[in-house]
Amino acid sequence: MPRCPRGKSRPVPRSPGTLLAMAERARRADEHAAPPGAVTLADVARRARVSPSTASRVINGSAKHVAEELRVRVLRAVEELRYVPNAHAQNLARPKRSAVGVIVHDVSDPYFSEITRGLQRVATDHGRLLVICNSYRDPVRELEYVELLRAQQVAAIVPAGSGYHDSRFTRDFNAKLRAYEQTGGRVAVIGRHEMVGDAVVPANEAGAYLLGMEVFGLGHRRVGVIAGPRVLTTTTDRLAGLRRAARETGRQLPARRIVYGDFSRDGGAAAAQVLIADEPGLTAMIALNDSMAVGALATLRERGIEVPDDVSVAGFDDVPIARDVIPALTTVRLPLVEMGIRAMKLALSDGPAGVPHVEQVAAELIRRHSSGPPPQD
Amino acid sequence: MPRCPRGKSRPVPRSPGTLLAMAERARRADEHAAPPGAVTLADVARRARVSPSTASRVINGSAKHVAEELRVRVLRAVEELRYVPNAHAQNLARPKRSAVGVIVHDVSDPYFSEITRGLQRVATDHGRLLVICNSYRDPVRELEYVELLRAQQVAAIVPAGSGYHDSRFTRDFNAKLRAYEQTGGRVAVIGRHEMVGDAVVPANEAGAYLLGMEVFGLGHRRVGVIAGPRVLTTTTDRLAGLRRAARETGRQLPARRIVYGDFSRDGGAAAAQVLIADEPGLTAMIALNDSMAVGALATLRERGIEVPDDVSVAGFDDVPIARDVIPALTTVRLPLVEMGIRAMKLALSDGPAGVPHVEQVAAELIRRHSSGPPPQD
DNA sequence: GTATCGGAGGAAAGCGCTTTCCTGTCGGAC
DNA sequence: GTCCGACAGGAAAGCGCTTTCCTCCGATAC
Repeated sequence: MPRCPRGKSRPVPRSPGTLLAMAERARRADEHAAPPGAVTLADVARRARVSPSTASRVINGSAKHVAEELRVRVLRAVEELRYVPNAHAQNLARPKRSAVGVIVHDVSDPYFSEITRGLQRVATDHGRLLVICNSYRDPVRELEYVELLRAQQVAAIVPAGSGYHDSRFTRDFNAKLRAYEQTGGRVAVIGRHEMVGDAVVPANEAGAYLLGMEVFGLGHRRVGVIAGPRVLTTTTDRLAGLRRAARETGRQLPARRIVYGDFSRDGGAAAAQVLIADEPGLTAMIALNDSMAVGALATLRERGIEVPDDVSVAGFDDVPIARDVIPALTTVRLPLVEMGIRAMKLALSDGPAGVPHVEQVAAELIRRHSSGPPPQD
Repeated sequence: MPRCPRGKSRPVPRSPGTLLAMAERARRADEHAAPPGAVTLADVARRARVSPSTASRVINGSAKHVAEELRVRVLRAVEELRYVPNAHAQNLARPKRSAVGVIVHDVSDPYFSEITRGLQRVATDHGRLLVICNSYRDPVRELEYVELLRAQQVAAIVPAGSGYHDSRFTRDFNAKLRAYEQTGGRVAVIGRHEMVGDAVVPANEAGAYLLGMEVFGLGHRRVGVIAGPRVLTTTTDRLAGLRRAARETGRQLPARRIVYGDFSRDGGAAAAQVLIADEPGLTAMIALNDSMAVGALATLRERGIEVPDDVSVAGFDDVPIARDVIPALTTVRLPLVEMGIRAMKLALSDGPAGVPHVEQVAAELIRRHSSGPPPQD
């Protein structure tokens, strides 16, 4: 009998929430039946007239010596049958944890695609398959992905991107990660200082401080901030740096001049509109990431407001587009690719997950053409 | 002969400190053999004092009814042990092929990240894990990834991106894909018309023709082309469209005005330099993708050449940045996200791989500010 | 000549899970 | 009171592979 359709009648247990949620979703998916025509090792062995053991040895280049004649027969059978070993069976028989998983908010966001590029590079150098998971900033999905990656027996998990101000989530996430580590998995986090374990943490606060000093130093007094989602720790950290700079230079950063939006181009464009409408006297806008800054630039241009003559704009991250927009964006550089590289090295470094290894990554101010002194009036 | 019950060889955890017992077992286990202390279904069953069969049924929500009490015990054990089933074992026991693989040139290239976003969306909706593989335009790596994905038993493979002018590679690639399909896998290609099977193919030739007509129609006579790598069919196809437009408008597109480079921003910047140096009289540059166009814009700006007053620039693809550079890029829009969506739908549509289903995707000219009539001289 | 060793190849045990098959029990019909 | 079916739960058979472990053989040593 084929698999029983376990659709709706199934009483939904709820204990390990995410695990079941995932199973549930998978079940809803169209269930592709198993492949009938898969060629197995046994087929190869049969055709080569040897035992499966011998076939396996030849194929894996085992240390054990196999007579040339048999070897040739096996190889030919492999070729003829276009045999490809079943990775799942291999993984079961010889637990080899070779893949690595990364959980990002969205690979199509340049911030993450740069990081991913770094991760990828190192993973590839080590002959590892990189499994990329997009959470789209949904904490629940992040939790699910940890389970999924763990189920896939990946060698390491790299959660990248901002943390959330949500102690329940943080606790759950940490617990899952910990459980994963207990089974021998490695974890290297990028940019989430609230997590335990190895981490690569960018200088969000310090970078923003630099940026703040630059803008305030230029003489701006009425500056608006285009911030990311309130729940993200990255937003908070960068905001903190800006506040410190304001304090030190004796300026103000009142709450009404901070508007929160999506960490995206459109989020930035919308936020800039709000700022323009509510605070007409602004001479500078600091966006908490480059995408938002680009959006702000677009809004400003639409309104015929000159940058930097009327209003200065600054971003954060120094994503590739930052230098191609006009005016080229003044921003804070985070070595994104480098961060990916370091995180993956951490994740792949062997040895037991002992003392958490935390690497700080410095931020650097990049002055370009979108900022200047405030207009004289 | 029946296999010996493994329960014997496993130390029976003492009831209270099971977790600790497990950690201990992990430590005792061979350090190098990958997964030391993984919690197995048997552990859960033992702790819940039920058989593995029952535990499995509870966890998977099998149709078979399980007494409430046992169900609760199992669920609690799962919770306490933080059990996550081994996906490999599951896949072996019940081959369900739920993951899907995509092979792209580079996810950090916006062209691919948009496509990937579309693929991802549909995959997620179907409860599928998407495995993203970057070939970095290395044909060998592409071949390897097909094997790897097949070994991983993915339900479908989506090779995205341009094909190569390399008949040997094409043959090999096709053969591998065919072999994969024979084992029940699905294949949906994006943009490789030389491949067999389901495909989503963008109107490269027609799009370029549109673009050519636009530029020639504006009155340009000396136009340079910034082309991608010669080996890519995408380059050839787009070039063909341009040539057709030239023919129809009675213009020339001499080989010396076509410069080939990497399909990247820097490739475009370099190509633009060559063009400026070798063909000073150019009034327009058509780049075969947006990234290259952005690079060209940067070069032109550096040289103080005004766009579009001195030289018009056009791109291809309509990647998100296209509208944010200045001047905003005139380009040809390909509905990238949509293409990903359609390809994934094709890949996930069940039924045997019958008659290849090929979907043509139209291109649309997007007029923005980087193009205009040639300067009067 | 026999006892021994080494090495090549095959048999079989598992890896962790699902699912079929089987067993034991209980309730109801007769 | 007996018999049957229904059903809950456990035993066990794989899934495809790797890796012992074993067997068999010829070669070497005595």
